[in-house]
Amino acid sequence: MKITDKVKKKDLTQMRQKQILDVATRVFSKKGFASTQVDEIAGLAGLGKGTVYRYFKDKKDLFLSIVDRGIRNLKDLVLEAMAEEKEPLDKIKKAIETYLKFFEKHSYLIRVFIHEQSEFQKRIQKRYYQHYYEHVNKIEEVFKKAQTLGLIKKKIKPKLAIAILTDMLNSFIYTWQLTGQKYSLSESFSLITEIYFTGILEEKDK
Amino acid sequence: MKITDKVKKKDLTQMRQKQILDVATRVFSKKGFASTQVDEIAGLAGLGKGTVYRYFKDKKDLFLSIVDRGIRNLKDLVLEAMAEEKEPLDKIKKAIETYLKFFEKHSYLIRVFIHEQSEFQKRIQKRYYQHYYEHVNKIEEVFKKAQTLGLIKKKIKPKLAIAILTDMLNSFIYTWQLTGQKYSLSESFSLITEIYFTGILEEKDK
Amino acid sequence: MKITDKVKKKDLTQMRQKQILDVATRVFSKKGFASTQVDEIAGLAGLGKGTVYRYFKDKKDLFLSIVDRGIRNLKDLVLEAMAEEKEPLDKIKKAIETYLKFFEKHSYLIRVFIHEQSEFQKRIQKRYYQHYYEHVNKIEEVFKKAQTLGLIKKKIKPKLAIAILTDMLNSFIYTWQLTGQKYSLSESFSLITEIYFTGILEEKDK
Amino acid sequence: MKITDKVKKKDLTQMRQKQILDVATRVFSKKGFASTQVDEIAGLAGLGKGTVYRYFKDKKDLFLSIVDRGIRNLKDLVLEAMAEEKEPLDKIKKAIETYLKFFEKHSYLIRVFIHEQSEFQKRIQKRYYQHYYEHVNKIEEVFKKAQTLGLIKKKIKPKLAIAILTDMLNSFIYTWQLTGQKYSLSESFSLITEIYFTGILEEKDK
DNA sequence: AATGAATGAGGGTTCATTCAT
DNA sequence: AATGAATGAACCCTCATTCAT
Repeated sequence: MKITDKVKKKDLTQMRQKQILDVATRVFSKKGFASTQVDEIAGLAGLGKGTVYRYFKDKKDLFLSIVDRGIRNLKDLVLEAMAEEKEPLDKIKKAIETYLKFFEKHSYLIRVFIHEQSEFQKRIQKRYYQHYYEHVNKIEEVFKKAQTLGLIKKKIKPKLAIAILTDMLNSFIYTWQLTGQKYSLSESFSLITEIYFTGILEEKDK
Repeated sequence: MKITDKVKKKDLTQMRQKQILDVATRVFSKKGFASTQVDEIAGLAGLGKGTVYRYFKDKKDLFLSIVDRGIRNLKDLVLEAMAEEKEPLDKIKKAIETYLKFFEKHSYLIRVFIHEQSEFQKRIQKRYYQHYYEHVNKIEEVFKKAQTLGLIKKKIKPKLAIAILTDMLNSFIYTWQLTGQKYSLSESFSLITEIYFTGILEEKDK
Repeated sequence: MKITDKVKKKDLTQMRQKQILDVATRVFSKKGFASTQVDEIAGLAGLGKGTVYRYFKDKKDLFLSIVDRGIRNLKDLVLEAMAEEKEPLDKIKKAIETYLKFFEKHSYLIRVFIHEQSEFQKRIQKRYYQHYYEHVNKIEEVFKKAQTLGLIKKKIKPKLAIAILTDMLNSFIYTWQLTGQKYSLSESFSLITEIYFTGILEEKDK
Repeated sequence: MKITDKVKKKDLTQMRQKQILDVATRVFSKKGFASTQVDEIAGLAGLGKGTVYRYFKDKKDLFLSIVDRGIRNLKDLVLEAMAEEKEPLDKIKKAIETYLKFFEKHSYLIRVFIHEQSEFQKRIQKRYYQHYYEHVNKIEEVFKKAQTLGLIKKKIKPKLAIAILTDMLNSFIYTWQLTGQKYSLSESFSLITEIYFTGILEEKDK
């Protein structure tokens, strides 16, 4: 086998995996883990059922791969975006913006993250909460720095405040996605940010 | 059949239904609808599988009955609690407090509410969103009154602000429940309220 | 316990059994054995399910009791009717007439007889074909006598001719009952008799 | 997929369907619809339970497919056989012969036809009585022609006479099958025909 | 490498039968 | 004697997974 063949083979493998993951993300987020059939994923991907099993050990593996890929993407985007800014508060704003934009684009992913926690609690917590909070940790650092600089109320515990922020965002995206735009997206985003910031900022910054 | 027998029969039915609903709530919230087995519910309730089907038409009926009961309880408690207070802001605080206490006691319920939206979107939205927002509508009224009295920023749209509040609370409870009390409940409650209120109140009230 | 009590008790038992058998006949003939639920029989009889089991060992016993009762009634009626006539051919005609009238009145019974033969082949053949053919045997005798008297073609085997007659009648009643009077009852009866008799009688009797 | 593959696939499908239908016909006629287990059919066909469901939507579909196939076969055979003869009476005799031969070969089918009328009354009557009487209509035409030619008594209504003929045949086959050949088939055939014909033919043809 | 036919464990649901009241 | 609540065996059907082609 020539080297170019190996490369081609590797390309094919990656291409197939992406092809399957893309479809699977859509289906899993629409139906949840248990109600999703491998058949449907294969069909929508234009592949045979057996082929899916060539690229993923089983249904669980496929599901967890989606979570994995999502978390990695999200983390990378948020960290990159924060690196672009200098000021702590700007970094936080940018993080929020990026976070929201990510899910605006991949809105179905929020349901995969939220849906099946219980089913895979043990397994997901290893992947999800460890990796997920990689970028959250970075935000925490920034938050602390902002407190040191006197920009944010000192009595607020960073971990908690960020957990609440994340939860607000998650739940907002989830509900928004779920209810089919009960309230407008952009309008709500600014309101959330305003509520959050007007609340956490010291009086002098207002 | 004597009257006392009828009463007894009614009692038994209610008792059995409660017995089953209690167990089912626990199991459904742990595993989600599709992954829950009726067998397990029956077993944990100390009953035979067939008995569950005496009291609930099928698995779906059982699930929706849980949602129903939960929503009714929640609505009643929140409305009663709000009625106890005179001042609008106190009413809102009381509503938040009651809402949180309800889920502190029935924490698993939040997962039933959130979990299976997609599976039952049509059906649940009739029950859930209609009844659920019965008390939310009441809060909205209070919110508007508070705006008229100059207690809350006028530029904030009540519907949206309350949706965000509800989402914050839901997601907070959900995450709190999910992660196994990563952060303390009572501590977070006051923080949420503080963030929310400090943000929405006019300067003069601070 | 006084004797009158014993009598009363026996009466009650018989009354209950008749009450149940009457309903059961209707339901079994409408739905067949396997698709009939004991619950429905009990309900329609205005009794509790458990009561049915006090009077019949199980579902099978109930079903076979219907067959039993039907066969006994039929046999008695046919034999009595034949006894009323003197001439062999009149006896046969009377038998046919009685047979048809019986099922005209208890049309549903034919389905019970025909329906579940396979299910109970072994058991029913003992009851059904033994007892059923008790009156058939009587007809056979008459048939032979008619042959001896030169009234019926001698080359026809009595057993076979009667089997065919019985089958014609059974099938006619069954189909008539099943299709809901596709063709008129009385009209067809006379035609059957005519075809059958015109066929079996010697030329000189025509 | 190559064309030969498509052909193979089609062959396999047809082969499997036949394989299952053959077994199912036997089992359904022995036990009736409700008492038949899909498991048993699968087992006797040397297939897994799931495979049966690949080829038939459900138990009902399988059952009705049997009825369908049977009716189509019977109709085709009878019509072909009648076409071979010129004279009306010969056509009728041929139809009777073919009808009997068909059920001699597929004797169990008669029970499937007769058994579950109640269960599927609506559905079967559409398939059964519409298609079934397709060839019966043809016989009716022939019957009328024979009357015009003076071969059959004019006072007999064709529809009724044929219904009775069909019933005689059905019931004869059914009973013959049921009782395990209590009387010989071929012998009875000629007797039936003789009885039927000697009865319906005008004197001059005797 | 790709396929999809075949499989059977698994789970929802029914209903004959039992038994405490 | 009568009841009907409780039960669990039985049976239909689905779908993740395997494997021969």
